[in-house]
Amino acid sequence: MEAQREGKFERILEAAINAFAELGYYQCPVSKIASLAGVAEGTIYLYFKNKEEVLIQIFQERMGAFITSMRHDLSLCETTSARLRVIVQAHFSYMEQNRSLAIVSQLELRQSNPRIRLAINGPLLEYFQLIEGVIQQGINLEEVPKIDLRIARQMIFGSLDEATTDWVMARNPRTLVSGIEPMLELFEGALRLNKPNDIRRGADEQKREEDGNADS
Amino acid sequence: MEAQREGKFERILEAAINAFAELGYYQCPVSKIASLAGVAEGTIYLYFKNKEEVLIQIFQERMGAFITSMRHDLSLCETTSARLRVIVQAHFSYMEQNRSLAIVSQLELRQSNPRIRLAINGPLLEYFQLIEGVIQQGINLEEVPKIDLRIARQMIFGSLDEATTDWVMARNPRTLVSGIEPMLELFEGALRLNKPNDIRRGADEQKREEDGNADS
Amino acid sequence: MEAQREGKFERILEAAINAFAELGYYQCPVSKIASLAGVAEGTIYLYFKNKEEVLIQIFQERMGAFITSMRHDLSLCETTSARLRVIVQAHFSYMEQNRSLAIVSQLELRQSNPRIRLAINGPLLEYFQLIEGVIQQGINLEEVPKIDLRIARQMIFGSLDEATTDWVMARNPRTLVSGIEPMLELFEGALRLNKPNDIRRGADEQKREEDGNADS
Amino acid sequence: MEAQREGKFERILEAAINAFAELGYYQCPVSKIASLAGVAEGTIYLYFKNKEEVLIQIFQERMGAFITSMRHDLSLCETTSARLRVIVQAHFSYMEQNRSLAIVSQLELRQSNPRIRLAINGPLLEYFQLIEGVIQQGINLEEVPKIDLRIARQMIFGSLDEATTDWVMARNPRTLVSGIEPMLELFEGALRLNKPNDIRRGADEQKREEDGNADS
DNA sequence: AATGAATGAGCCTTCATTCAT
DNA sequence: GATGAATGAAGGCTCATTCAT
Repeated sequence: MEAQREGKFERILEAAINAFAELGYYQCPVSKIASLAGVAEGTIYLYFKNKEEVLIQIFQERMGAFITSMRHDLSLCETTSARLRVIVQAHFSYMEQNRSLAIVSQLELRQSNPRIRLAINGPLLEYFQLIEGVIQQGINLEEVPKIDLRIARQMIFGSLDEATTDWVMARNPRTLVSGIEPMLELFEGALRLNKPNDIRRGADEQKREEDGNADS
Repeated sequence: MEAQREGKFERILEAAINAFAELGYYQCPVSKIASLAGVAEGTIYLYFKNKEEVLIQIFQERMGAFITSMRHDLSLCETTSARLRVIVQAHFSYMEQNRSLAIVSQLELRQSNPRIRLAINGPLLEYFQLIEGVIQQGINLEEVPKIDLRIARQMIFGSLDEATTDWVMARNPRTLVSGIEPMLELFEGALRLNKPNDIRRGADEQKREEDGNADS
Repeated sequence: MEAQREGKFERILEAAINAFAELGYYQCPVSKIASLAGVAEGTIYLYFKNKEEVLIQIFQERMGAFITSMRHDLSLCETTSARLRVIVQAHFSYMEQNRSLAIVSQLELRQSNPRIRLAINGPLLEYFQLIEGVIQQGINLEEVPKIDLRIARQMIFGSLDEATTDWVMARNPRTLVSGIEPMLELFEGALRLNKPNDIRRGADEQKREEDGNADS
Repeated sequence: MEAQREGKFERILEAAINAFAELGYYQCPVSKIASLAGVAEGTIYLYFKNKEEVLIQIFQERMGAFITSMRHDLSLCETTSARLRVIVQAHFSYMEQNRSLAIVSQLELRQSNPRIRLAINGPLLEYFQLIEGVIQQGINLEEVPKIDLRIARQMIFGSLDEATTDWVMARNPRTLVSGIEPMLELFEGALRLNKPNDIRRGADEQKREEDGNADS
């Protein structure tokens, strides 16, 4: 019974993600979520206080899990370069595998509605701190010059976010993950991350670099 | 009389920007726009087909002008570095001076409503092409290595966009323009823009470079 | 146009009185009021803040007028007996001529809903004070012994109210006004109004007095 | 088991009285009754056909017992005066000791909902007959002049009812029972019950009094 | 052109009632 | 008998849009 409850909560959440992605939060009637989830309209209100709460839960449930998983992956890295790779790869892979969620995240969650904003800011701030932590670590390790953490974070998150939006908007998009390498190149340039390797680099430098990054 | 027509159109547009920024597009009744503009509700429908059209016009009118002006500024530049500076500076200055418009752009325009998306894509694409053009030019001039234009543009636009969103969301934000220099640093690094100077540079090149950028 | 507005307000009020009387406040959908008034559902919300407000306005508009009129009639009386007659006669006549309003007043206005109660208490208190004023005057004129004002008012209002409720509930009711004289007898007895005069009275005094009041 | 059934029925009834008194019948969800009674929502439907039935049962159970008890007390009285005292005292004491029930009786039972009205009328009519019986007895015993039974009953019940409503509505009410004596005074006056005067009364006194009432 | 009263479709939410466990 | 999750009908209210003036 508990399992069934859990299952219904998840089904409604999943249905809402797809419904919001298709119609947009404000244009999506609760009845649409209900029919997608295969439950009665009133049932939704047994699991969520109101429609707004459904949107908030989407973000907290899914983004929370995403960030937790990313934090774990980051803890296994030893260089800033590897950490950046984790971020880019995780971001793109996750969004690509959760297209509807990506749509909702990119578009619908940018609401000026204060209550929604507030609820979203939690997980988002965590993500921001994760990114800023990686940069700060890079600075501490002297892999990265002293730069403005906030601006650097804005660049990294903004770039990933924009790439995702582009992909979401495009009718026949290239895969998101195909952008991982070029995006990493840009980030490493922006953070002046190449220098340490320059000295050692020979003709095959680029190849080795990619090998090294491949298993991250 | 034509001027008056023009005036009323403008007044409604301005009112709508502020109203949408304050309440959000879907939560903003047409009556709110009307009262802010000092016209009757029905009058709005003399100048705009419907509410959706008002939102679309906001983007086309204001972003159009913004892009036209930026294109002109870009034509006066001779180096990629200078062009990047124009983009960052124009973007941040414009948004900072048009906070309500920035809010609408950052938040409200990110709707999945297909008709709205389509109408917005026009001006946005133009902006994208502008940015990609600058990068392409850099590549042509051999100031920038061959990189994926789309990804680079996503980085540049995404970074600017995210910085703006941050600023819009913040209660007591730093000025946007204070981010111009650090953001340019990042972009130049990402695009490997330092190289052209290398030949002329001595040992302390990097220091001077940073000094030079600092007071701009 | 103003007149039309006024007219529509009245039409909705009248429709609501009948609709509430027929179905009861809580069982009466706003759509029922609308159709009775011959307006669209939304129109009601141009004239009333919400459904509750319609009920409140019924009481304030109609009871207010009723009390004002009664106060005027009372000012023309010179004896307590005459004043009691005005009260009973006005109450019964008014209710009889406004059956639906009477139903709403007797039944629907007895709501424990605090907001409604509060709004109703205004006019009701005024009515109570009117009655208590009449009794107090009788005491001052030594027509009535010193008695508890509140209890006496409860008796008078309660009796009138209950008679009205009875009439409202009955399928084939006697006329309300047929109860005027016997009710007055009871009130006069309760307030010991006959005795003091007996001594001073001439033979035909009582007859004349009643003749005088009869056509009021 | 029968006792348990009985117990649960009573618990639900008691819970409903308090719930209805607090929230009002229509604003009170069945779930509120259930939680107050400490049973599941569905359980209520094992003991009552529906929500309406709960309200009806409240009146029939409680008012039935009240009337039965009053009838017994009345049978012990020998004078009309004593009987009136029983009525007033029983009514006020009972309501005072059952405040929630009083609230429900005064306010919530005055619904125009026809089914509810019908069911309530049973016990109420019994009460009315009790009162009218007392008056008739008084007339038979020549303690009371010939008066309209219905009107007299309306006065007595209406007065008690209104006093109770007043008490229920008041924030810091005087006790109800403090009104017993003054109310009795009024009733005795209304019914010309003044024993003390019997001795002094002349032969024609009663006749004149009735003449006065005759034309009503 | 300008108005703003009127419209009515549509949506969120509640809650009495049912029924599988 | 008892439960309480699930249902879905129903209703108050909003608001984009129209149109008579």
